[in-house]
Amino acid sequence: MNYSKQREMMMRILRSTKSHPTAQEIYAEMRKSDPKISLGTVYRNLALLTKNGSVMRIDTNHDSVHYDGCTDPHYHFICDSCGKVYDLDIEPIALDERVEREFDCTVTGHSLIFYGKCSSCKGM
Amino acid sequence: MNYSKQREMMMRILRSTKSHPTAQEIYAEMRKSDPKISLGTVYRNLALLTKNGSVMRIDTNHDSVHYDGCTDPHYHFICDSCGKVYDLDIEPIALDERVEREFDCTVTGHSLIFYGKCSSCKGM
DNA sequence: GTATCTGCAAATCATTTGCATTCTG
DNA sequence: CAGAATGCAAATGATTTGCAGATAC
Repeated sequence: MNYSKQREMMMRILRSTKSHPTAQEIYAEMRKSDPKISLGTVYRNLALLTKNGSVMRIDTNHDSVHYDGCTDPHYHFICDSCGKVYDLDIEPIALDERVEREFDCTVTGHSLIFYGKCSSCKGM
Repeated sequence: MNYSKQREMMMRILRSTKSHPTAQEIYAEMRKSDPKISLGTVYRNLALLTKNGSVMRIDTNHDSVHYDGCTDPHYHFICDSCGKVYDLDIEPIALDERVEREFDCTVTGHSLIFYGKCSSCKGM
């Protein structure tokens, strides 16, 4: 994988926020600095960075895919009302090896997402 | 919610398989009995049934959304190679209340998905 | 009879892809 | 120079939606 200015900008954006942006949001953000950026580039790089583990992909029950620049194992809470994705501070659960043994498979990781209403949306 | 023949057929199909079909697969299956079924109806009913809790929606890192007719709390393993969705036999983890407390939110449920290679795809 | 469904077809919208060009090593 | 990466625009494909007719209660 070669260096590219666009990819560097993407990583900078992803690492500097906790907002778990979608591809389109990253695209919009990048355009502020460089209006020439193309959506295709954003998607291609997100795929590359996800594959090589630099970025975490978050599939939700709601809208489109979100991305997280922090790849330390951690979990998310997604608000069913506003759709925001929040980080949770919970120790990783240690079940991967057990699944491997009991299910006779190879486990490379897992995703744990909690759903409900965030503190802002709780009342409504 | 009124009765409908189409919706009943959908539930019958979903309850009778462990294959976690996609909307398109359900559609194909329904067409075998009734070639008049429309995709719109399938999607509309999946949305309804998911909302009222008769069906579980499974968002994966891979292709389109899968559906599970079994709504007893349980978890899934998804093979990164073949994309199949498997049921796991693991006791539900009890973290919802803790998340509510520590994150000041309402938790209605969570989703836990393991990724890796299933026994058939392991060798490759 | 009214609200709820359905089939059909067109519309939406996120994501992917082909291609000619530009950049990196 | 060769392989990678980009911008642009067109294509894809899952999902949604508007509408007029059919069904459930």
